Amino acid sequence: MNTFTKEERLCSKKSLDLLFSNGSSFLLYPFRVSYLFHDTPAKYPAQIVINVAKKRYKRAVDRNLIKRRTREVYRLQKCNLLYDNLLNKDKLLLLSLQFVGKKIYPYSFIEKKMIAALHKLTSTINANDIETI
RNA sequence: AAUGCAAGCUGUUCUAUCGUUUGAAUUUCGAUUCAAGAGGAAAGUCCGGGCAACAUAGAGCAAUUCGCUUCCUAACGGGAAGGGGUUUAGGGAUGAAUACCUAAAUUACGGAAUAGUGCCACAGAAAAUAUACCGCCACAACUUGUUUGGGGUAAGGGUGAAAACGUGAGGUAAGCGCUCACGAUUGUAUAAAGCGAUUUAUACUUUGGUAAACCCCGAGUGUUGAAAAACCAAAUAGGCUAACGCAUGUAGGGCGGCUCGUUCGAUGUUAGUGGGUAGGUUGUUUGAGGUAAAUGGCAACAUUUAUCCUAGAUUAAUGAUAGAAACCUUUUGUCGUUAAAAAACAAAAGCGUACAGAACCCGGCUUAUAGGCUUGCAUUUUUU
RNA sequence: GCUUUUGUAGUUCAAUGGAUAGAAUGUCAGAUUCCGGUUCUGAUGAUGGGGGUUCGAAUCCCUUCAAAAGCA
Repeated sequence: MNTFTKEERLCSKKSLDLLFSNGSSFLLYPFRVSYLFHDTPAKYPAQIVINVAKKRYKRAVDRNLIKRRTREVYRLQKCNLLYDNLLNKDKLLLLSLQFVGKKIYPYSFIEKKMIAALHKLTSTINANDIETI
């Protein structure tokens, strides 16, 4: 259930280019969320990439810490909030989380913000579906 | 004993749940189980190598790096031992200056007697060919004096970071290494000691600084870095090879920047071969490896024997949560004491436990580092 | 991972090894004005940090910190 394997990560260079050139995005501090639907269905309904910029965090230790915390929060929350909404669609969601904060936040803060971000993502997706229908 | 500084060593532990990378085993191919999974600096990228591709036809110039000696090392701008210099402190000599002895710190330390050039602000007469400001000295002149003139003179003055080697004596019109004694400094020759840098003695000889200014001498340096490189790989552009033709080694290109020299060499037709990119595999973790002992060496280090195999990711694993322990800091209480303090014990609080994350691999250097331990130095207090 | 460049007043730039580090602009104070602006006068304020070479360092050398750019 609470897995985070290689199939759930976004590794392909092509799909990354596609996501950053065509995908839509919104900002919910400290995350900048970009997403795009892709037609090739896979084992998991979403692929994610977590991005912490070298310009904002100079030390590799800080970058690793932020990435690990966000990854852990995503791993624990994605089933309840994200996957249930995507199960009835035969599409792959490409997702990118860019961390745009300035300092090192504790785990609880990141957890709260991640839940809010996922809620906003699902609501925007559903709204778009209604519009297209 | 406390505090501070410097150097070296070390670099918190356990349990539960969920998760991750690699390997092995099982498998109903869904997965399950087991094992392993960051450092002393992994950092900075400051040096040196291995490895790989390209280039290999060289010579000269240019550019650039290093620079006491011997040794260690695969190599180094690294390290060890030594020599010289500089600074500081102390010591006992001397008329004084210097030198001498001892200890500590420090040193990018080839060459200014192997050539040449540049620079030395301000101040000062003068900053390197001493154009003599004051002063000193004799000579000449007449206006006979606080005079003028052309000379000699670097002992004294003041300036400066630095003033033509320092101190004393002789000598001199006055002076001057002009001469002498002692001493500093530069090189050469001889002798002795040392592998050598160099040291000591004697003779002769030199006397501003600056080469982290240009430069000279000696020794070196090919370029690019795993985003190197090899292989696998469906469709499509294009490429390569051979033959013929054009041209006759021409335009132009390669050989690090230039010159010489050397080498390739335009467009077309036919035939053959073959695969840029997405992605994957190798490179890639057994190595100038670690640990222990013995031997050699003042030491850096080397040799031998035994033993061990210990991360391998690639949008990038090694984590998150909860609990407990250890240590640290603060507060409170008990004990202790004449009184306080220290020590000890107990309790509570603290998102207190550093610096920091492998990315092809090694050897160094540099920098960062809570707490603990060891050593050295400095300060303060107490006792003798 | 690799390569390279740059650090000077609050800001934009100068300065041949010679130091009182300069200019514009900004800020503050004063004058002018009924008030403000303009103008004039004066003040303010800097060589990223540490060490070395030198008589003397913003400049030369070493080291470190920060910022920026490039390589698919």
